[in-house]
Amino acid sequence: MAREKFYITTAISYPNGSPHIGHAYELIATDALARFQRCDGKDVLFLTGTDEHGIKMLQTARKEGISARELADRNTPKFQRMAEALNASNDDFIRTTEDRHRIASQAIWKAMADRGDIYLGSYSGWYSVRDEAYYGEEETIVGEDGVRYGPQGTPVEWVEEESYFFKLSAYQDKLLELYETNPEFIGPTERRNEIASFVRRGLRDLSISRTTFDWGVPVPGDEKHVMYVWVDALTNYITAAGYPNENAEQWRYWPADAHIIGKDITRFHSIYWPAFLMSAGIDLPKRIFGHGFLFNRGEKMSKSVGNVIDPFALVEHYGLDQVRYFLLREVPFGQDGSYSHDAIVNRTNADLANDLGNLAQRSLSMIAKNCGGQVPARGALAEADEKILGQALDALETARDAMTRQAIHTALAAIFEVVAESNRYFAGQEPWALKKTDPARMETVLYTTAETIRRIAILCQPFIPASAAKLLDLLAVPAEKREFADVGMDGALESGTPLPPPQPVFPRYVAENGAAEV
RNA sequence: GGCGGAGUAGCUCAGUUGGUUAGAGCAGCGGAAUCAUAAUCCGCGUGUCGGGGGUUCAAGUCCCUCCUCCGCUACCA
Repeated sequence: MAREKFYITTAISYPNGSPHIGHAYELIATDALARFQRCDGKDVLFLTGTDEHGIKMLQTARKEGISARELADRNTPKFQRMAEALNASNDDFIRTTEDRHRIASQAIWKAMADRGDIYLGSYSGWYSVRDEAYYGEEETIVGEDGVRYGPQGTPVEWVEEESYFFKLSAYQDKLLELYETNPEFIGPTERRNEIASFVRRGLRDLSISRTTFDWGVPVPGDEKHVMYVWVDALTNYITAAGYPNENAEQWRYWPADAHIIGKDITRFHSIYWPAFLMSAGIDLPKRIFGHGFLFNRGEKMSKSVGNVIDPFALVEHYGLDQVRYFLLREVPFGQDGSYSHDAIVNRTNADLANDLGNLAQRSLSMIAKNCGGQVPARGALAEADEKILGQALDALETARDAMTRQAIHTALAAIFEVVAESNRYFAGQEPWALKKTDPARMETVLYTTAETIRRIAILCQPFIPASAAKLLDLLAVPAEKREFADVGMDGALESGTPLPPPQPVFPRYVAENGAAEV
């Protein structure tokens, strides 16, 4: 029987600078969503990558005296290294400068042209000769000298150039119908309302080519044009699925189950992208989810303010799974969130070190000392034992439901509620007292605790993969028995299995004397 | 200006279709325990549920209005 497929993507990052915490956040969240489905037995394709074309790449490169290609070649590896540093499980990393992507972009262009949705017209706008770039009216400002300036501070003039247009206006009704008949298409809901009201207001045809620069995918049949960067960028999602070769092995992944993006680019993904796909006769993705932004102590991060967080430094300082856990648990996914040193220390110490880490340590060290370093003997289970084990199983259902809606924080809350309950169970059963009065019962309590930890650790894998793996190693759980299908009694620990010596999994964060906050 | 969202304990937030004394986590205070990473467990919150008005036997939960914040969007100068 073929496994159910699941295709999920991040937005592709624009590598005209170094990766920042926002890139890291999106990648970590998408990774958790991807890993969750993998643990649940699905055949997953998880894609991330870089969007290397466009005028801004050219401008940045020029400033640094190098070519756009050189800039991309220098910066994209930073994003690839970040993915590794974050333990992202992406199956592919696409660069829009790759051949496979040029082929796909030109193919979707031709498909849209064949449909009669592309026509040659002229594009007019505020053009900066110095920047060699067009700007929207809203990006320009009239100075006190009466001259209009672009965002780079250079004078702009009104000019017209030849441009291909996409008949976006023809898709207004179809898009509204899409949002209407498929309310899950855009999430969270607030975003859907905004998009729908924007579309309802009326769509204008979209200029989709440029002739003023050549850093992009050439328009097939008219190579003095390059494609507008969004046509090129959005197409990456089908490039990785093998488009235009619909016989490609990975084409089975399309349509994508979810595009995870920042809320600022919701419009491109929920208006342009489905319109392009409808035009080209390609199935639509099932869901676009716009997450929120991360603020530094409530303040927007910006390079000029100097409060931008470097993801590498953050991971180095607090530990990878601590950072992953904090971001996924603390911030309701879809809403803006705030990052601060105190918040991450409080959250990770309380949940990871004190609750989960200590639960493992206190139970496993008792097992090591009193049960010969083996999984303890499981006697008849008492009601309290059944209850805590059942709760761990229930958490899987809650998490499944939450993850379907990208409610990552809700899933984690459910899992860690079991951790808290396990500590109450352990304290209530007092195995250290049973040691003297009823050793057999003590073993059953320790067994139940270890088994609960096993279930919790399996559920934690998508979020804190390395730490969850350590926990499972401490319980001697075989690598092939770590899927959600193994959470129940069928996969339960077997009494007598030798266990390695217990080791702390989550170090407590202790402020170094005078340590600088990251 | 239009549309949408939000304003609930010190902090972050839950609060179903209106219905018993408004909840959780964190922080704080007190106690217990000692298996454990000074971790854990138990107990402790009279908060004008943004202000005002209204509907109702009953409103955080519906209606009106005002204030503040945020997002999308349209403009004016």
